Amino acid sequence: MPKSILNLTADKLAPRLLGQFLCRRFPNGTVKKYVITEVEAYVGEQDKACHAHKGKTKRTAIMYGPPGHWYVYLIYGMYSMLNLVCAPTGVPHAVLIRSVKGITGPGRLTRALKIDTSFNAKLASPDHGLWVEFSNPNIPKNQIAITPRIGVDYAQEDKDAPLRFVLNL
DNA sequence: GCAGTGATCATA
DNA sequence: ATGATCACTGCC
Repeated sequence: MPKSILNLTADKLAPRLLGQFLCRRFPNGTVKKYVITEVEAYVGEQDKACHAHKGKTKRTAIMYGPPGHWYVYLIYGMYSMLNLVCAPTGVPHAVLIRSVKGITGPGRLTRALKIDTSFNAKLASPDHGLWVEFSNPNIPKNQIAITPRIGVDYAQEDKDAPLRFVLNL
């Protein structure tokens, strides 16, 4: 993954991930590639919906590190959420990968791809069995729907920020 | 509509 | 140590 792309802020990176491939090498060795179809941007300490809103903690430290690493956390005791850390080191942005073609929902996605919190803080690379390939051209704007993020009603003035991006296939 | 499930963080 | 909260899903 090119560093110039990973250094983008999450709101800029998120739409560029649409149409690209989320790639997984499963424990049995088979590799599958999935078209990314739904993402959300979480844009740092000023964003009340972002976990980094309350500053650096043990959990959010990964978002402050260098871009290109996975941020994976457990929610509701059962679902792992898969995020790609981006923006320059020290700027805690991340993009939540919510859906790929054929698998809708962030919890279903990680369940289907056998992704759990052991991926947290790992580099997105084939060496770790989970990576992104930028092999498609950028998706034209008229194929991208932009909406508020899902499940962030608690985020006050940021709850309706247009930071969810969906690819219309 | 709402229960299930457990890490995380603030409060103490 | 305790308790509220939670970037969700599946079943009622």
